[in-house]
Formats: sequence, structure tokens, C-alpha cells
Amino acid sequence: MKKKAEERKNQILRAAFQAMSVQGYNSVTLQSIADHAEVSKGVVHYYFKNKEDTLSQLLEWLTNKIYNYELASVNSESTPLGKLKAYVNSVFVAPEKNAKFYRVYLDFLSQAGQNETYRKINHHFYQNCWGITSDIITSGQKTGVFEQNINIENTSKTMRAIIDGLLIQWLMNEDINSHQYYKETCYQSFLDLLKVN
Amino acid sequence: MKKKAEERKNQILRAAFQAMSVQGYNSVTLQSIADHAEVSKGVVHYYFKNKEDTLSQLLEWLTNKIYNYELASVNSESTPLGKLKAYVNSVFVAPEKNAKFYRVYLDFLSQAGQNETYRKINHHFYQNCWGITSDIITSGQKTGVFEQNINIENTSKTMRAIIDGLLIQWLMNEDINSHQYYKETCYQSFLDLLKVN
Amino acid sequence: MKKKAEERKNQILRAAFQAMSVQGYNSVTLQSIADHAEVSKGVVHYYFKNKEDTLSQLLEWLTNKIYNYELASVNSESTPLGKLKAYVNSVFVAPEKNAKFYRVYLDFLSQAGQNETYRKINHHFYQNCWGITSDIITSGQKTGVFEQNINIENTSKTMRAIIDGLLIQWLMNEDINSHQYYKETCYQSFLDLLKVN
Amino acid sequence: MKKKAEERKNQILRAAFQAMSVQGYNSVTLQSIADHAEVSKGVVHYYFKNKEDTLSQLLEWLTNKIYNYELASVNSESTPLGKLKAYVNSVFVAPEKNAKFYRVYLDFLSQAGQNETYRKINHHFYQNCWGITSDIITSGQKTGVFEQNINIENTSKTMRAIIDGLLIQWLMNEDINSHQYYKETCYQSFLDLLKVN
DNA sequence: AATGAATGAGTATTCATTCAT
DNA sequence: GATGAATGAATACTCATTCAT
Repeated sequence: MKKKAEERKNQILRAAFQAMSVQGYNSVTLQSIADHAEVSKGVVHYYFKNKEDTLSQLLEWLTNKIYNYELASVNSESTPLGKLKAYVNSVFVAPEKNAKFYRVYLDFLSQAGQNETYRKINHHFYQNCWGITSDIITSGQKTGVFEQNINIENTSKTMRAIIDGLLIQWLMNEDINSHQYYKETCYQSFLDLLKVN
Repeated sequence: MKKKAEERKNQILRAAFQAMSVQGYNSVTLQSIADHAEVSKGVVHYYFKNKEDTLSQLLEWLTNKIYNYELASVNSESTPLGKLKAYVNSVFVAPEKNAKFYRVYLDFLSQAGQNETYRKINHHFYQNCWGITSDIITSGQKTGVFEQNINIENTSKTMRAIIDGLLIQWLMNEDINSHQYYKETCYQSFLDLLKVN
Repeated sequence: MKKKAEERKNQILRAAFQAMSVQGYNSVTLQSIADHAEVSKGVVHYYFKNKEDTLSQLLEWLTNKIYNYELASVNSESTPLGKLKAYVNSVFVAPEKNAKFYRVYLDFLSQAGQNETYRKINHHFYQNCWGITSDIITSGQKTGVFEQNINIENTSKTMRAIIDGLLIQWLMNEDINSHQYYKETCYQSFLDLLKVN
Repeated sequence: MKKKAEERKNQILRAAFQAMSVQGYNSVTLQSIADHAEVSKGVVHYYFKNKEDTLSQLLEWLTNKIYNYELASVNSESTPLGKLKAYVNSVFVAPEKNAKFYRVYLDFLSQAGQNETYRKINHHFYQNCWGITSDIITSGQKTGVFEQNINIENTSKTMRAIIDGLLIQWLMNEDINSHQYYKETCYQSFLDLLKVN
């Protein structure tokens, strides 16, 4: 049954996410993924070709989940500034979630240097993210809230850079309470880049 | 002789940097570090307590080297805009060097989630970097090239975020020629943040 | 299947005994234990946590085996003197077996100085051994073959000391034929201690 | 200078004894011996061929020291019973000394199974020990305190067995206060064997 | 005589992967 | 489909020994 198999895979991917967020890319074992999923070790190999395949699919599943969440948040708003605010809120969603995701995501980024597949999946994620901000900027320029001569591509890339860069800084920080501070810093820098007076 | 030992350690750290930039944090072996340094495996253990100690000292050595280079570049200029430009040039120094450093640096960042020591060394590096931009902003505000009401702390963090975020994007990019593009994007976003007309 | 696992462990313990009797505690490797058991190295780690765990269980298995053999031998006799003789015969069972066991046992005793676990297992073995002679002495005192005012505890300890001490002397001896001589010396000294005229 | 070299060797042997009593035969390193002797690692190799040679000479030095001490103690007494008492006192000299010596001695005994040299040195020590008790028994038989028909050889071996066996038992004991108890048990068993009314 | 830097052989341990049941 | 027993490659680390200084 296809449905069942899909559920099994999701169950394992969730377990892999959980395991990796605790142990890190290099320390996570198929055994611990199986343990988190409450299945036997053989099951993981039954649904995934090998360890790399499992983690590749985790990266894909994870980045899609994040992208879809951000997209839905932005689409729930109608004004450009509303969308921008919603985007930042969806990115800085909550300390625990951000920490968990970025720990895992950083691991994948560091692996991507040696791994073509991860690099491609991540590149697709980037394009999705750039698309979100491109749309926001375009709509803002149409309604005149953002300046006209802003380079959309450059700014989208910079905006994602700020998000990644700030969340990495926040992750390296001992002070988990700084989450709100980093969110506001991020939003303010977006306004500066878009020259919202 | 102390001098000799110091040279030996540097030789090994250079080799470790080389090895890690090729193989990544998890795949690098003490054997390959020894091979790169053209010494026997035992030598690495003679000068460093263990693998983690070796790589900790590599991170420290590396971030200090980068910081000192950036600082010297900035200090070689006298005007705020000259310093800003010099900073960006020193950060985006050359494709090969950036790729090598950021591959290794990303590995350490991803390990930092599980490793207090790495986190601390990196935090010190961050503070040094924030210090560089703080000084530039302060001098720019004094001479009136930058706006007065810019929050120095927030902006310094954002600027480092942009650097990290953009260089990670560039690293994930297949097109190595985009280095110049990312450098210019970085510089332009700095001007926007500092509200240079 | 539980039964199968138990057999596997016994197979490995027998192999460990064999390997240790030849190579000694410090020279025995998990590889050589695996070789003796005709399994792969990984199997040993599958059934035992680590090397120390393997050898701990070997000591326990071994001392229990010896104790049970001695107990059964003594119980097969009904008279005190018969039991005493049976005990000595079961202890000095055969040159090859004694040599094999005492070589291994001495290794464990020497490790026990640094190893709490070994010390505990050995202490339990001692208590079992003292129990055997205590019972023999008690029954001999009841029937009047042994003197009444013998201190059972002291004598039991001395008897075990004689066994250990003589078998160590025999083991250090080049002359393997002296086994019979040491057995008789042991038995005679027991009679002296129990004041059998 | 021969004198100086002899002192150096003794200094190293004392250090080796100290180190081995703490770390055990297998864990002791030439480095730790050198550390205890407060000399460099190279010095040990300068005065001894290799590790085994160092430890062989330690065993010889140690057993000779013990033997000479026991012999002197016995010779300081004139009556057979006095000598016997002195012997037991010299053997059970003090808890710390006994523990230190027997820990090291047991290590050597366990190695002797694989090491001809250790076996030979130990055999010589045994002969010396048997000689002490033989002399005591002979003198006791002459004066009539001990029974005439005691087999001197057998009894000497049994007496050493009791000493070794009891001190091993004591060493395995958690209760260091039992030293006195074991000494008395030893002495009483000697009286029983020698049939002193 | 003495030092300690350098070597490299040897080993416990981990874990992805396979496959018989 | 699912299990988990078995395999063995890979690697950090220790330490006796050598030897240039």
C-alpha cells in the first residue's frame, strides 16, 4: 500500500530530524534514528537506500516544510508591509523551533561542501526563499511603499543572507532570550534595505 | 627549544587547515593531517592532546589570522568609506581563499552546536568582527558620512550576518565567478544600511 | 531467540578462556577471542559491551564453573574424610586443566588490584569455596573424625590459601609431573590442620 | 663511575616499584617510571635494555630485598619458636608494605606464565623462602619443640603457600584492618603443621 | 650522560550495510 | 514487511623504542 509506505517514510524522517538535532550530522546513527522512530534498524534500510539517502530526503522534506510555512504566512497577508512582517515572523517562528532547525540546517550546509546532492537541494531552497522576497518587493514597489530602484535579485539575496547570518549568530549565542532582539534587528534591516522611511 | 615547537605546531595547524578544507570536519583523520604536514602520525599526538584539541587550536589560529588580516586592511585606510571598502575587500579577499576558509568555518559552526569550546572561540571572533565595523561606523558618524541615528550594535551584527550569509550562498553556488557579484552586493547593502546617500 | 544468544555468549566465553590461557590478560585481543570462537570481531562487541565486560563475565562464568564442579564432587561423597579427599581431587583435577585455569585466574587476581568488579566476583568465589570446607569441617566435627576445637572460619581460609599457594607454586614449576606431589602435600596438610591422627 | 650508575639504577628501580604498585604491570609506562624517578625517559633506556629488562631487574631487586629482610628477622632470634614468630612478623610486616609488595608481586606471578625470566627469578625466591623455613624446622626438631617426623620439604612448601594464599586473600579483602587477623591465622596454622601442642 | 622529538606498530571500538529468517 | 545477527572497514590513541643533539 502506497499510503502506508509514505507514512512510514515520514515517520522515519521525523525521527531522523529529531535525532540529528540532538546528535548532529556526524554522530547520528541509523540505530538512533530507528530508536526515535520506534522501529528496527532494518526498517530504515528498507525504505531508504542508505544513510546518505535518508539524510538527503530529510533535507528535502525539511526545507520544503520550512518554505511552505513561510509562503503560507506571507500569503495570509495582503499588504507589502504586512507580508514583510509576516515573513520575518514566520522565519523567527520560536526559539526552540529555530534552534532545532538551524542546528540541523547548519550541519547540512557544512556537508554540502563535500556533497553535490545537498548543495542542489539547498540551492532549490534558496531559490524558493528568494522568490518569496522577490514577490514582496515587487508588490511593494507597485504600491509605492518600497523604493523603485531597488535591485530585486540583490536585495533578495541580501535578505536571505541576513536571516541566515543572524540566526547563526543567535544560535552561537548563549542567551536564548535574544531571539526577539534578533527578530527586530532583522526586520529593521529589511526596512533599511527597502528604504521604507 | 620553544621556537621549534611553535613552528611545529604551526606546521601541523596549516596541514590541518589544508586537510579539513578538502575532507571536512568529520572525514578528516589525524593520519591525513600528518600526511599533509609530512610528519608521522605520532607527531600530531605529541604536540596536541587529541583530535579535538588539534581542531580547536586550528579554529582559534584561523579566526585570529582572518581577524588580524581584516583589521590591518581597515587600519591601512584613513577615511570611513575607505575603511568600509577595505573591510569588504579584505573579507571577499579571493575566491580560493574564501572558499577554503568558509568551508572549514562552516564545519566548525555546525560542530559548535555540540561543542562549547568551538562556540566560545567563535564568539570571540564575532566580537572582534563587530568591533571592526563598530569603529568604522563611529568614525563615519563623526565625519558625517554615515547617518547619526544608526544603532551601532544592531548594524554591526547585521553587517557580519550579511557577510556570513552571502559567502555561504556564494559557497553553495556552482558559479565561482559570482564572487565579484557577491562582493559588490555586500558593499551596496552596507551603504544602504549606513544610509550613504 | 534467547537460547541462541545464550549459546553464542558461552561460545565466546569459552573462546576467551582459551585465548587468555595462551596469551594472558594483557596480551589477549578481542580479535584473538573472535578468532578462537570462529566469529568476526564485531560479534564479540555485539554480545558484550566491551573488553572489560567480556572478561568480567569470563571470570564469573569460570569461577562458577569451578565452584560447581568442586561442590558436586564433595556432595557425591558421604563421609567427612571422603568429602575431604573428593575436594582435593576436584581441586587438583588434572595438570592441563589446573594449569589453564590458574594461569587465567592469576591474571584476574593481579588485575583485581585495579578493578573493583573483578575483586567482587573473586570475593564471591572465595565465599563459595570457604563454604565448601566449612561444611566438610562441620560434618567431620559432628562425627568426631576432626577435632572439636578447630576454628572453622580460620581453617577454611587457610585451606583455600594452601590450595591457591600450592597451585601457584606448581604453576611456577617447570616439572609438570609434580602435580601428584602437590596434591598429596595439600591433602596431608589438610589432615594436619584438622588434626586427623 | 660505577657507584653513580648503581645509584641511578636503584633510583629507577624504586621508581618502577612505586609506579607499578599504583598502575599495575600492564599500565605502567616507561614515562611514568621516569616521572617517578624524576629523570627523563631516555635515562631509563640508558640504564636498562628495554621495558622487560627494567621490570625483570625490579623483580629480582624486590624479591632479594624481601628475602634479606625476612632472613635478618629470623636470624635475630635464637629459639625455634622465636624464629617462627619473627618470620611471620617479617612477612606480615605492615598493611601498606604488604599491599604494595603483593600487588606488584601478583602482577609478576601472572606474567610469569608467559615469561621464562620472571619464572626463574621467582623460583629462586621460592628456594630462598623454603630455605628459611627449612632451617627453622630443622632447629625445632633438634630441640624437640617440633615433631620429628615432619617432612621438611613438604611443610616448607605448604608454609609458603599459606603465606601467599592468605596475603592474596587479604589483598582482595576490602577490610584493611583484617591484617592482624590474617597474621594470627597464619601463625596458628604453622603451629598446627609443626604439631606444637 | 642525558634529553625529548619522532616514529609507527598495535588495538579497542563504532557503525553502515547485508542478509537469513 | 520487518527483524536483528553478523560483518569488517575505518580510526583515534598509546607507548616502547630509536636517535640526533
